[in-house]
Amino acid sequence: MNITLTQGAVEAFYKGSQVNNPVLQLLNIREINNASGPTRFRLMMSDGKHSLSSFLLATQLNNLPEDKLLVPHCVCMLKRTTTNTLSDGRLVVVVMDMEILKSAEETGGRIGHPIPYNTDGKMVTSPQKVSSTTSEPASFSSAAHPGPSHRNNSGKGRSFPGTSPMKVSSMQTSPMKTSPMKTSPMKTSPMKISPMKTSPMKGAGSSSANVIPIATLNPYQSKWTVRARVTNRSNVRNWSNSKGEGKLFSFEIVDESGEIKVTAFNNEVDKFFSLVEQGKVYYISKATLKVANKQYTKLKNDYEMTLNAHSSIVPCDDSQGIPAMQCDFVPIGQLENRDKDAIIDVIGVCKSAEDVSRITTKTSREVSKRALNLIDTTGREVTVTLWGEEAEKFDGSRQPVVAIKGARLSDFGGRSLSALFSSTVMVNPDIPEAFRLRAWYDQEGFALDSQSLTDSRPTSSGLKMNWKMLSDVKNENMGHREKAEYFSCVATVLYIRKENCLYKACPSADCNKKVIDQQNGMYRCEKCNREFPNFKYRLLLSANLADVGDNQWVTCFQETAETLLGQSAETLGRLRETDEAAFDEVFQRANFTTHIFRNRVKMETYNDECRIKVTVMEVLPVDHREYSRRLLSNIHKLARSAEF
DNA sequence: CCCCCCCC
Repeated sequence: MNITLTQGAVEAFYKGSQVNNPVLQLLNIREINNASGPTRFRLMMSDGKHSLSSFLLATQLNNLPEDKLLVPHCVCMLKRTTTNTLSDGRLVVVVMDMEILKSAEETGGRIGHPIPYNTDGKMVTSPQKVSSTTSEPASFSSAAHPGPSHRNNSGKGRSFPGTSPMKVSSMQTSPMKTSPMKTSPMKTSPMKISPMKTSPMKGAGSSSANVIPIATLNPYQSKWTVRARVTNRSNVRNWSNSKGEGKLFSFEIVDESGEIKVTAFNNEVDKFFSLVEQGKVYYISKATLKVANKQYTKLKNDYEMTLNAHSSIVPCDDSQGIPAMQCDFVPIGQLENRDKDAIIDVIGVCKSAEDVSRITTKTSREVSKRALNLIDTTGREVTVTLWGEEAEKFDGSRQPVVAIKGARLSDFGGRSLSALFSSTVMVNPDIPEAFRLRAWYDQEGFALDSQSLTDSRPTSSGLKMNWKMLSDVKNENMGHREKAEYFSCVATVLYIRKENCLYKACPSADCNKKVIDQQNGMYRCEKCNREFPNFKYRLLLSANLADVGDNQWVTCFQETAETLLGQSAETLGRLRETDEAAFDEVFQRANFTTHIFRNRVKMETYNDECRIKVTVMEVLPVDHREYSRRLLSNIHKLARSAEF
């Protein structure tokens, strides 16, 4: 059987066109190892004329290479593909379904003389070692390699030097970028610092002689050079205070031994800002070392660096041995099991984004903000807020994959995230997680009826849900502040006091004042200073609510009480007068019913004793899905805090 | 020499 490759398919793929069942030859296949998550395979395919290594095999097809069916030189038909173009123009073709038409043995070698498509000079954006693609199959991005972890030794972190963070939008990498990473796992303990691999360097002058590990830097030596990767560069910021004014920017650098913060002021800003790019490796020497103020940094280093007039920063082409940025992404569905204020890494598809807006902070500063809704394969969404320039520049119109390193988890609206100054926001990063998310979202995620961890829906009363367990109310000392606080809970009615639950109130529309029975058929309202021949019944219930952790006395006024009892105050008033058994039954029926309660908590003084008063503002039917979710989340929380 | 992490 003769097989003809679909000539022009590579070019068509590259241009984003639909190609129906193209027949292509596999030239090379590489395993992309993930410390966590399934292995991915990246393919270099040929149509006989061109080759392209932007193909990524969907994980459901992993058995093909694993069973040695999909091996170089076999010929296959791509039956279903998804083409994604990253924001920087790079292309990923995810192969969702394929059929192997001819085995490698049958084919007997390479068909035609395919040349790598991206050596045509058309689309190569980065000059980095692209020449290696002419004879050898392209190496895959370093994201393909399990990176060492400098944050922890759990092996869960993943590294990717070649990301495209918003902060450095100019930094583009080609899909053929080659940056082999063969690093040993990070030794975070200072006792285990391995000697730096000072491999031969290019164009860096004489500085290599004294390359030392970051972890050995101290203020008492002057001639040193470190070779390190920039992991988090800030923008230029101006300051003005009593001591003067100026501008500065800072960045963090990491090598195999550790990390340190570097700050540049004024002249050094002009000198180095445009040179220092996120993710790149540099030789840095002769900066001033000073003791780090731990109050302001989470970096594991006792010192920090200030660039001075004698400092030098020289780009280093060779990043061997230098760990890349680490991310340990927390699935969105697991965020509610993490503690408030935790600093976490997150990745998701930006399903929707607010327009940018300006807000004024408590300190009267104006700042831009923009909230994004991220969704991941857990099918859960979370709102993350970007600030300042990041908020202004963000473009969510094409639902990009957004990864944030070092976002802070807040409990606002349940669970939400905020980017910090120390966060790195990356749009469409070149990492397997991003490809996986892209494919998942385009195939199924977009259609998902997903639920957000962040409750932004204002309720009927314009207040937001602030989910708590009843035990939280006490543990968090709610209600002890000046302002009333609000929370929502799912709870079951244990008991409702029948005594004094109804009172006779002024019949005027806007007056609910208790009236005085004149015992002559007239009822006097002190507030209206009038007597009426009639009155209306009003409810004021004391109820005891319970959830799995605690119970709480609450007060329900008219509307909430009617909802809880399922009867109007008028009906209840009549029943109490006419049919006590029926009246009692209303209360019996309300017992052990479960609802969502939206409550207000406020401190009140009663007989010189301070206690909190919980007033029910709204009683809503339980969404059981929501309830089990919250319950499960609380169980996780309890489990985490438990000591055994 | 900065050190801000915000808003609902």
